[in-house]
Amino acid sequence: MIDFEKELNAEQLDVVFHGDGPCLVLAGAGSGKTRAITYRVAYLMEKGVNPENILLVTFTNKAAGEMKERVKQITGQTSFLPWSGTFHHISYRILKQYAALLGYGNNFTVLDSDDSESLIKICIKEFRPDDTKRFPSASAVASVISFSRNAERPLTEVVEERYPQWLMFLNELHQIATAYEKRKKESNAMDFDDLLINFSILLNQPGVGEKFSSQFQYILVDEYQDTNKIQASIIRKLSVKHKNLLVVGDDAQSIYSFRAATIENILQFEKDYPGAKIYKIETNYRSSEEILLVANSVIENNREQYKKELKTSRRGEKPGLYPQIDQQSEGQFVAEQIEKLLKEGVPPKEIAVLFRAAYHSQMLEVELVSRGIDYDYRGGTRFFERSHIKDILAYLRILNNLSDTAAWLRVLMHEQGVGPAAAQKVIEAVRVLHKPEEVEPTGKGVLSGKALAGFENFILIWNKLSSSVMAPSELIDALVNSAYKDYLDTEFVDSKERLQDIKQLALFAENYEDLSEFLANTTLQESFALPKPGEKKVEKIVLTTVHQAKGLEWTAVFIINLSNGAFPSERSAREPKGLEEERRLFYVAVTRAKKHLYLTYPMAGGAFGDFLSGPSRFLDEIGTELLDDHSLLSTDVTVLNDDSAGITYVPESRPKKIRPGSFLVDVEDL
DNA sequence: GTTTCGGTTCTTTTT
DNA sequence: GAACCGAAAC
Repeated sequence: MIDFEKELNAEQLDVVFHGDGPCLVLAGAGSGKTRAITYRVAYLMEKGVNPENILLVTFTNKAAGEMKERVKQITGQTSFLPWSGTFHHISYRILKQYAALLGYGNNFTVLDSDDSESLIKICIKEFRPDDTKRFPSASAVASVISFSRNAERPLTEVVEERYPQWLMFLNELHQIATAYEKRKKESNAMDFDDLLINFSILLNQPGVGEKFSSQFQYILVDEYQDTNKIQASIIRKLSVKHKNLLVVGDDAQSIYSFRAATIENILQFEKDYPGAKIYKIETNYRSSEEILLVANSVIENNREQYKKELKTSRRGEKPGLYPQIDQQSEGQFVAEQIEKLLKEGVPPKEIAVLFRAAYHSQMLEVELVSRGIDYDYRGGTRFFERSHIKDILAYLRILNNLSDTAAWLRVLMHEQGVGPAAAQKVIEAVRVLHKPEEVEPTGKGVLSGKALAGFENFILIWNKLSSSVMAPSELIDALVNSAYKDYLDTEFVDSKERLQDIKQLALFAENYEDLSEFLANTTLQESFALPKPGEKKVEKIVLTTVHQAKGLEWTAVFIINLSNGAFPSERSAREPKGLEEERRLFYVAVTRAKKHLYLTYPMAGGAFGDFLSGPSRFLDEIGTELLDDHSLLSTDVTVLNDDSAGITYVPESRPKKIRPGSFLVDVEDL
């Protein structure tokens, strides 16, 4: 028997013991919402609900894994939750079973954003007007199309609102969007958005919707503030029968509006689910009061927000504000402080450095490496997105799905003598094929000269891979021993590391028999952590983007590069409601800290240029009495800006709320 | 018509 | 570092 009363507070207990019917849980940062959800699941299982009948939707697969682990510990049972994961993951699993109903083969490819862009690029070539110089880039076009689909709003509307500068290309954008849909379908491929949309469509099919809404007696959704319209409608369809839906969210932590997430889903919950019960869990178990005061004082500047104040009984030290001369000295400072914390006995895994964008960490990384401090990096190019990993996967993808245009393009362009034109010819000829042995004659038929020679090189590898049936890991091994290894050796100085990565991939692949499932999981798995062979799992400090820090906590947190243009990001701040989202992002960052919080920014030197952008406006929003301000300590320093500007800046004892550097550029002026 | 190469530019956030 | 562009080379 689980002693719930002992493990949970009154607010959490109400949620765990909630009877049947829909409910919305508003949970502040650090309030133990994960705890509440996991105990709720444990409670349901103790009550005799079959785990098969519980659907647990989380924001990342990692979160799902952690929750499963905790439920296991609490219940002491070995039975796991078969239906837990991200929306995309669950959608994939079910779509694979029913692919034929929607006109797909069940070996369909899941395209990641890179793949989507390469298909869109082809479509842009087809439809962009010849006489225009500046047409939106493939990634930009991809994001408009994606946003419109996720928000369930017409393309025209999205362009008008978010990208008015492209209104002149509206016709072309429509044509490109249509062509892109067609290409995906012909490639037997779905992008991330298709997974959601097709799942939603699938649930309209009488038999299917019925089956799953019957099966899922209890549905729990975490991070509900970051769901979009389609995700909400999927949940609505799945919960229609039993209506035992529990969603958990915090409107103050909504940071994915660029992916069309909308807090409307939270605001309208009572309307969508009449009779829904609302619970609030507000007691913070994570941070000291001093840290929460900083978080509260910034977030209260947002207009679109429920008024709410996080409360705690913990006392600690004031967060410190540490302006540094430039990015290099910022890196040095942070590294020094980390060394100090480590010396004081803070475990490495309890220390994290947070930043707005992946590339902001470069200077710090240099510094950490030179001091021999090991770190775990989260952000930027993920493992499965590294170019050599994608190369290897592309061969496997073709084997799995001969019409996978994006994979063909990648593989063919690697060969000497084959450029975009020749690749296109092969792709057109090959995509109607069904047997691997037809590839060679068909491809040769459309090529000549150098392109043909290049294609023959590809065929050498191809025949090796397709001659016998191999497991995913064997296929990867075969590739490592092929010409690809030579390619790595000649092209890259770090070919050894790249080869190591590929061996890692092979190791990961050993968990899979089914090729298409393996491939889908490489796309849907946002991260995976295998200790390197022979390497013991060491605890390391963490470097991460704020987005990836969501849901996590550390004893000591550094937020770096807090200058205008960097955080808030200049681009975001220009978007409608962008600044408010940046503020929520800052709020998320601050509330990750349990005891120690360090806020730093470089006074000079932006990411690329050498301008003084000034401290983040969010720093000015913090009451001066709330921070341990170290600005004055550096007044003896003279900062020389770049020569062309000819500005010499001498910090003086600063007036209230204005910090060194803040006189120059404001985000709104950029 | 195609491919390759060298120089330049620009980096948000993620399933 | 990788994506883009223009010009040279095939």
